[in-house]
Amino acid sequence: MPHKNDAKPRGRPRAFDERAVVAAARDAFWDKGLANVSLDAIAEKTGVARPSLAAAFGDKRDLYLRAVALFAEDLRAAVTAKMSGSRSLREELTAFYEAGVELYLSGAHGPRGCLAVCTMPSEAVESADVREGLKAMIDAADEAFFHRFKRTLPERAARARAEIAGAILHSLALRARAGTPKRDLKAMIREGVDLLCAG
Amino acid sequence: MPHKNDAKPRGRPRAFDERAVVAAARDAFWDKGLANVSLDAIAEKTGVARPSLAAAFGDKRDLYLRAVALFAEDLRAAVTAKMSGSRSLREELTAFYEAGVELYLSGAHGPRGCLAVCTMPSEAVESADVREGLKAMIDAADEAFFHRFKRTLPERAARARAEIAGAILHSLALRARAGTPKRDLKAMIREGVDLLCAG
DNA sequence: TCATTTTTATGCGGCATCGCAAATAATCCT
DNA sequence: AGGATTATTTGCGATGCCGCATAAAAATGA
Repeated sequence: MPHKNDAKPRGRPRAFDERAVVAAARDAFWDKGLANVSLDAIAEKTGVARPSLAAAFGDKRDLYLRAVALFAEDLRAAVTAKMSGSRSLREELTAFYEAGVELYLSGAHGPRGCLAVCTMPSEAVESADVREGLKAMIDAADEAFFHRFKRTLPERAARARAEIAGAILHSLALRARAGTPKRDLKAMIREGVDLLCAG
Repeated sequence: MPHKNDAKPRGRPRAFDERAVVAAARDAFWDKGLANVSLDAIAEKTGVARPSLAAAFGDKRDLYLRAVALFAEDLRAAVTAKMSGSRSLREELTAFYEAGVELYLSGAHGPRGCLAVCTMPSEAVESADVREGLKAMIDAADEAFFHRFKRTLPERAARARAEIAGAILHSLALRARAGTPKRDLKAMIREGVDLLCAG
């Protein structure tokens, strides 16, 4: 890695782990959405006082966008792990969707779907930042699917399929959060993969 | 109609039109979601004092669910109008999706997607009422598609396709709210309909 | 006309939340 | 060791929001 930023911090060092705080915030936002989480709650949960949060991250929306960015990192890792192109399209799509469903059902307070799909839209009309972030998440997923489809399909067809593949992922997230049982989600994966791999 | 409820109201009559208030609330919730709308705002917008709202509708979540119910009514009307079975599957799916996209892009403060898909999920982990309402909306859409697919497909295949058709609708709602331009949404409709009508 | 019923109007009290400011603490640099 | 820099801690003030309680208003029924 080129010159990791281990320069000399000038003043008093951070007493908390930024990443851990963002992760805690992410979990809170994931369950409740931006508007239903208070900075007080995050402060209490992490043991970091509110003014410290504000100094480190800015206001609540900034912290939310950081949480989304962390989520996106992990998503990207899952994509490269599951859709590398080393197995068949059918196998890889199925594995990726199934990993997604596991994540969507994994909440401590019940199934929570996807952080982006399930909590960003409610803020997206009023906040341009959130709207653009949501668009970026959607495009990134499309792009990941496109990358995989491109291996066996011509460009145009691959792009078209990628959008439908993304649509299925969105719907799985939504349905998981709405309480659809795992069995039904798995069935939907089979149907979706069948359709995506046909033609 | 069987004995419309024009009984004798005993006390002072309502000074406001319930349906108009619910419609105004729906528009506010549609843009901002449940948590970002205050009863004060709805009160001011409609000219109805807060205590009157509370007396007529209960608390904010009750009013929100009423707004969702109104939205669902209109959706049902659109479904029966566009997917009656009088034209080809391809034509009817396209017409329905295109009407959906028009609605999703029609907000006064920018594209707003679907009230249910874009604002219910953020409340769905904490509130069982909202979660169940969301599930009901999703199931209703699936059921409508199933009804149409059943005309030309066997039961099992029709159910499978209906879920994918629903997924495409969900994704169109999401993408519209994220700022995807109409041209791209129309392209996605073509791709989706192609896939749904194949095989 | 008077009692009853229901809605409306006004206002109060409490709670949660956020932003800010001042004082204290920890570390680096000279 | 002492000054400079950045973080933390504590607390205050303002705002927004909700729920409730009370009094006034508008209708029905006898």
